[in-house]
Amino acid sequence: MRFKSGVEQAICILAMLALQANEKPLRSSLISERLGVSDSYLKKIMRQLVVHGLVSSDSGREGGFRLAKPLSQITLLDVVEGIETDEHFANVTRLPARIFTDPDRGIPRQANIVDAFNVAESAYRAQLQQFNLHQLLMIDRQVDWETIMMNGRKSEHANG
Amino acid sequence: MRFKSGVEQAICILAMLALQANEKPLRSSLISERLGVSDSYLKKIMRQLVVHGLVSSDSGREGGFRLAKPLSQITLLDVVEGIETDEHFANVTRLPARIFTDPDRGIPRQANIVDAFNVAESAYRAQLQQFNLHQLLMIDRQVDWETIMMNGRKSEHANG
DNA sequence: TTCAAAGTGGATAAAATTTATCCACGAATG
DNA sequence: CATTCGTGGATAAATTTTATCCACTTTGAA
Repeated sequence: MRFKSGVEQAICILAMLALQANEKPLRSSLISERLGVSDSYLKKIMRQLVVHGLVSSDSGREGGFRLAKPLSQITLLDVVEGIETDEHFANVTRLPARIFTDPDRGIPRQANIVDAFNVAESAYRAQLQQFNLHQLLMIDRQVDWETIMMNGRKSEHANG
Repeated sequence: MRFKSGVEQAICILAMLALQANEKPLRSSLISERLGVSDSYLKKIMRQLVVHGLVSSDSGREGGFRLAKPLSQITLLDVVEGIETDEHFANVTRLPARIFTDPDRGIPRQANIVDAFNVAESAYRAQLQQFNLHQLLMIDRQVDWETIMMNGRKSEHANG
């Protein structure tokens, strides 16, 4: 049981947005190029972050993505819930009903099990909520990604 | 992010073993038949439970599987750790290193993030450890699975 | 001692999920 | 009013999960 890779990607994206100077929106193509994924895929990730209120998007010529709130107000729980879609770790199938059918008398309390897993999961989420990205990432500088990417392209030319 | 189906299967198997009267070992073929999976697959699940000390196995003519300890001493954490092999939910790739390479100065504290996830995960495990299968399953009877399966086969014949 | 019934383990196939892409459409701003 | 960006559906590629087959070993009762 592991997180989707989207969780890590999202954290990287949020870090990129936080590093960007002057609240200047980042174009999706710039981010997707930096992450090495297709632009349309990147946009799907961004969409989830927008829907969950972590990122704001501006259409139009000077548009792009910006942080919707400071990193200090974005918790690990926000990120995980933004990316991970499954409601709960525990998934209940009809297996117990099939196995413990007659002539046994009823299924051994499967509801309790599900509840117990959910209790533990709540503890997990509560902990994740304690950590915000500001304290974890400790970003202490600003950059202009547009410039960085341009320089990157230039040195590629020089090498090739 | 969901549990493997093996977690649910394992709980059902443990319930079957706990229901079995007189500590009489359950043959693997009986369990696999009841679960509706191949015998060799069932044995792989059993193997994990044996290795993790939840179940004991006896070879030989009168052999089979039994609980290694009472349900009250088996926690949800035991089951999850027996089945789920991944060490941690968070998986770290080389993505941050690729994205935040020069001309930025270093990667924004990814170690902190991993640690934070692990802290939360510890809280999760601690909670799971609070629940034992005795209190959750509330099994208050004993059966003989051999007999149950035989009757099942008889009534199938009657129906078909 | 031998044979059948049981567990173990490797190679591999089937199914499901995750990851990702392509492309068409809609919305906003200069 | 065209350009640049965001949205979303269909779908393909890759990976992981789930499961099977089969060969082998161990055990224990006859």
